Amino acid sequence: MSMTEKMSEKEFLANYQARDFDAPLMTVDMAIFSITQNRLHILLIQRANHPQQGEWALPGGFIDLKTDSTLLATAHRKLFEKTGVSSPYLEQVSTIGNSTRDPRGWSVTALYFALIDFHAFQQQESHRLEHCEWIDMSKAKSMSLAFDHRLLLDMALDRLINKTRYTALPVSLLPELFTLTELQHIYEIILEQSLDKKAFRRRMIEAGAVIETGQSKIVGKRPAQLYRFNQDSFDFIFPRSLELPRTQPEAD
Amino acid sequence: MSMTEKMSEKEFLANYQARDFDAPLMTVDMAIFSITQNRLHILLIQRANHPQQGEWALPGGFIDLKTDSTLLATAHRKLFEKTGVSSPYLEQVSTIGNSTRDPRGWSVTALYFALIDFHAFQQQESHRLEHCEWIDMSKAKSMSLAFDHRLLLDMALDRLINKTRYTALPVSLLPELFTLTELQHIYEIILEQSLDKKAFRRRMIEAGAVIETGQSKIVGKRPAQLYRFNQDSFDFIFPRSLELPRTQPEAD
DNA sequence: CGAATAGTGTCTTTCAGACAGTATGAC
DNA sequence: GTCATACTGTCTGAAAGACACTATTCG
Repeated sequence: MSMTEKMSEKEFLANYQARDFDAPLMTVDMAIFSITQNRLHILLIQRANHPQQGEWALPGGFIDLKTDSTLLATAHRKLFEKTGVSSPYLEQVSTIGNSTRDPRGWSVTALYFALIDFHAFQQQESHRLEHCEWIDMSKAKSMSLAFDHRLLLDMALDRLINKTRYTALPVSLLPELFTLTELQHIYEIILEQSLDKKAFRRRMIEAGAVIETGQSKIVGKRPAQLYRFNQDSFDFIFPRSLELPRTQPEAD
Repeated sequence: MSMTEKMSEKEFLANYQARDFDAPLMTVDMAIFSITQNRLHILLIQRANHPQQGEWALPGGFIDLKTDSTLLATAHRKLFEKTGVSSPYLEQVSTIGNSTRDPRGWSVTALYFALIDFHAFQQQESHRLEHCEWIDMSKAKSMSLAFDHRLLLDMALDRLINKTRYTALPVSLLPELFTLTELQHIYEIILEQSLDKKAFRRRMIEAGAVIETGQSKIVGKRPAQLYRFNQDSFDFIFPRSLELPRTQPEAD
């Protein structure tokens, strides 16, 4: 039988060569969303190197085993390198692995999605954006992307839309202080559906997802209350989802 | 600058050595749930080899780059090897990667969770279960597990409990035909909470999640209708979650 | 018949949708 | 004052909870 049974764990590890066996390529890819010009945008990069040189892709890359202590740290690093933003909303969507997605061989990618406030991004001095561009989602949907990034982008967008229906996630697309009208507007952009004002405010306030600050902000005519996200409800799930728009039964 | 800019993609791939860079260890781990003896159980394995020889762990292992064409295929293979069951419910929970979870080095694991009907498992001739054991979840919660498998198991259990609140997922723990009383019982075991019979039946039937078969089955006294899961509602999400049990305001 | 399990009737509660109404400030 | 934006009152409706009720079978 195997020799390992006669060894201590210490001896085993001393003899262990991590590269004794085949391992797949392992990468982290990022779907970074933000809202600007009243539209949902996604950060895409035009690949500088082979494979798929010149193709548009989600930003991403290899784990740096020396400096990244966790997968999430790799995601944070990638996001910071591209946008200069260091405190985004960041969540793992899924991990996709197969033998065909990358011509270099069996490859696995952990897909993360991030939401950032576009103003926070713009305030970064160092937003160099080499080869990067914010693409309107409606345009991104019709572009051809490198590898299986079309699938990855669709998965990330699905996650965003679904969670928008039952959580307060979209606050992460706004600055710390915001008005409820602004927040509702963000929801409407993501869901591509208009929402009732009274129902929206009641939902947010009664669940305690947002807290009134007492400050107000003048945008148009009447000044609006500024709210702040209630960090206690970071994982809060509303007991009911926002409904899909009613599809009118066709009249003859 | 990099040579790659002057090469064609074909030349690039011809020169590419997958092992030119460091890659983390990559594994797949399985949280396989089933219900027997009116309790939720999890399949654990006592590790035969180093590291952590002799410790209890979730079943799992390396991707076989030769025979597994996708990560999901690896998960299916692992599940079949351990249980002989080939058509379980199988879903990815999360992927955990860091430099400390495995003494062999930077390691990444894709965690899947599976639900199987215990009878289907028992009918397999080949359920050898080398080193494997079905452990009652209440016992498993107090056991010490190898690596970070305590965390993995908690994540998988969370996912099961959450999805039980808003989907018909637990049908996968029953045979093809089942009574609504049996299904409700499974829900109550998972949620550790009793449910109202009328509300439960109304919810399942009116949403079309289950279909009456016309057949019936005698368990106790009055025979019960047998239902079948409606495959159309595989991704169905109920518009409202099952509520948490009311916590009575303490009376003096 | 009684016991046990299957299944229903129906009232209450919760929370989203609809939509008309009022409030505040710039001009 | 008007206009635009902020915000509220209140009715309806969908679906969950509570719980008492009836139905079917075995012995």
